[in-house]
Amino acid sequence: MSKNKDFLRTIVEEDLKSGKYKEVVTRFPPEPNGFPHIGHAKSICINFGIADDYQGHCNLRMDDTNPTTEDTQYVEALKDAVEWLGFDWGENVKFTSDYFPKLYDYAVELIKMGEAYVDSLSEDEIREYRGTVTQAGKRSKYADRSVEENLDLFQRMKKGEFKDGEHVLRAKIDMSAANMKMRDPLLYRIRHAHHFRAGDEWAIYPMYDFAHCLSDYIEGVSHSICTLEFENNRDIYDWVLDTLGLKSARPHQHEFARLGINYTVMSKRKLLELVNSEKVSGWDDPRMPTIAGYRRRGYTPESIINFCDQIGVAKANSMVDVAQLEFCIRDDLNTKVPRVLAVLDPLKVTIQNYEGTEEIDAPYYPHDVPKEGSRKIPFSREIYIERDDFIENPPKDYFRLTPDQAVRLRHGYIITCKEVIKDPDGNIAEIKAEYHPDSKSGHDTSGIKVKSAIQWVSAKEAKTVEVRLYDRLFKDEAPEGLEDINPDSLRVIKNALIEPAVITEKPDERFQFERLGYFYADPLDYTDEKPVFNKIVGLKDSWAKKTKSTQSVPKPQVKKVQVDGEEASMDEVQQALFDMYTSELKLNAEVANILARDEHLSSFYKETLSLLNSPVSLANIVVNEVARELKEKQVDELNFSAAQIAELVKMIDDGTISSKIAKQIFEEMVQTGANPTQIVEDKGLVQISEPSKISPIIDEVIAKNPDNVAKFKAGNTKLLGFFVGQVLKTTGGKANPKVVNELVAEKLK
RNA sequence: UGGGGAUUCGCCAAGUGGUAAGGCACUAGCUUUUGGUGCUAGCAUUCAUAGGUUCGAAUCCUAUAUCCCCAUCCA
Repeated sequence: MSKNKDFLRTIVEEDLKSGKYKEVVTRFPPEPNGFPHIGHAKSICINFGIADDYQGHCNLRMDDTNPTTEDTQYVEALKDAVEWLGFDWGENVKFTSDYFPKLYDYAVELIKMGEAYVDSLSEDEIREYRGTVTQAGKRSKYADRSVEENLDLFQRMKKGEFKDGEHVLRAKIDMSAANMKMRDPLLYRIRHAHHFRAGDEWAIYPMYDFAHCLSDYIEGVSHSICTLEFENNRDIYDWVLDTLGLKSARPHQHEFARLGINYTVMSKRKLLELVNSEKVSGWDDPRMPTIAGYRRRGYTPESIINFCDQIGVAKANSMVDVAQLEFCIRDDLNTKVPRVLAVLDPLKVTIQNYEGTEEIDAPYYPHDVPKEGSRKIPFSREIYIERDDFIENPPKDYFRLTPDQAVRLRHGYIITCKEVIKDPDGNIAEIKAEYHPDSKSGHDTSGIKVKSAIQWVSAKEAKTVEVRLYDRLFKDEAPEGLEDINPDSLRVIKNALIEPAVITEKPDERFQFERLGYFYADPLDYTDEKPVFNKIVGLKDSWAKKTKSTQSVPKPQVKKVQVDGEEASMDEVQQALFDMYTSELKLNAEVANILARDEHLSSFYKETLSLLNSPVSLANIVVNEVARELKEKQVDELNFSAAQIAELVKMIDDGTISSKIAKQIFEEMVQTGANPTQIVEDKGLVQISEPSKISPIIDEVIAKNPDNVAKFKAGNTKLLGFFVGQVLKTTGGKANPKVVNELVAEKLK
């Protein structure tokens, strides 16, 4: 974990190292208005995972500030999910509603500071006054109310003297802010509604932007991690805490990309729609991407956590392939779960030369799973095999039973087809077969070679079970809504057959039905009289893939076309400057272009030019290095002067330093404002150009990396850069790169 | 359209001036009494595009393109 950590952990580590926080405190802050889904699992893994990794703590906090949508059934679901995933939130679950009194006090404080006011505009007016993304808004006439009036009004709002919507409390920030969120955001609204925890005590409820940052602060949260859509809210987050003067180790917000998985939907609204429209059986329908759904389906917490680890954390919107999740559950179950024989679509086989019965001893686990355990499988004259496992006219590469091809009954004997019995419609009704007595698994002396072993059950002893075959809920890779539902997402097989030990011995609740997939005894509907198994996931099936791929047409991969826009044209002054740069000073067009278009840059350049007559070198450093600093700062805020830049360039020009060192010195100048010559002197950064000094270092590097020398000699010329880099590194960047390049190339010839 | 983010293989994702990690998917071969598993090998001369700086650029500079978020009294 020390290597390749995600950007959040990098931030946490830096903050810990710098002493910004003594301890890491995170929180998982869901709103209890829906069941948690696998996207929440990602957030849970991040927040609790980071806390675990750095010996900190993670709170589970219900963000229950909207009484009209929230409910206690959802807080139970949330707790279940976190617990099931194996995380510990400590003593108590936290609730934002517990902080309502404190939050109220903070609001009063803000009013007293003149930073918040009671607005009495209607909802529509507020929207109108807010302006648009391109137009500034205008402030409400109520914004001028006195502190006393605001205090009085706010207190009466709290007491319930006004109707819903009559007044709101707003922060007084900036109605023309480019960030729409900062246009006097609402802090409190009146809601005469029953809160599932706070009851009827409050007539006003805080808004997310006010409650969240303060709740984090109250709980001593250090890193407030949320999803990308809250990036714009960060300004309010900081404003509230800063304005209230909440300084000591106050929390900071960091955003990551939420999880998207193809062939599924993740928004609470769409999930609720699925439940309400009864397209699924409930929040825990095994096809749902809810944690309850995966759990009911048979997924393990380990597999979900592993999935969250594998997909990583970053800031780019992404859509993870559902195959990645399926891999995780297969991978987990492979080493854990007993293998048993089941037949979903039975075809009767009568073994004509077999009399009586016997019990075959068979291990539950294959040779590559180091677990103990076995059961007896009854064998008799009448058995069932999978309908798929016999074909009269097989395609090439078909390994199973055919009129001419024998097959092994898994753990049992090899059988040969003797006769195919058909019903009046021409469907295969039964196979008459013969077994080879000397071919029993483990004691095979028959010498018969078969290409595969198939699952089977004994007709008399097999148990009938219900099997629910689940497939992806949506047929579309990026489903919009209910219209994209996969009509075959659930297939119920009422009369599947299974070997008796599964039912009588119950060795586990999850199984691999050999050659079919992983299955889970449904935790709700399973009874001894009527066992029910859910399909968790199929096995990888390269045969099915092969047969399918011959039919499906490869979809054309459309390469995206790059559209190139045009650069805005220059005005007259810029054009004149550009011409002067290119013709008189011999700057290249690109550099001249950048300089001419930027007034600050060109004037800075002019100043340096008056001190040193080296137009090209100066232009390069101004355009490529100084420009970066000037992006965020004004000229007078800069730590360095034009004269110092001229000084720096002079040293490059006369060969005192290399341009690599120049960049290093420039960084130093940006930080400390020190003089370049002084830096060179202090750190002894004078360039080393004598081959006699460089040569031994190269020899050393070459001696240390025999592998790479061989690779280079084999034709990997990219490695030249590697050697040059190594030499430069050992000299602290001081070696003249040109000389090093030549020398290395020569030595490696 | 203003502001804020993002862009590295089919899908995720490391990398922050010196050899383009890893996982999934895919393709071969070996192993196998599961067409499973395991093992081995192959999968980016190139990092959205075009220029520039540099001995050397995914990384620094400039411009352009594309996608996502923001105008709920939701969170």
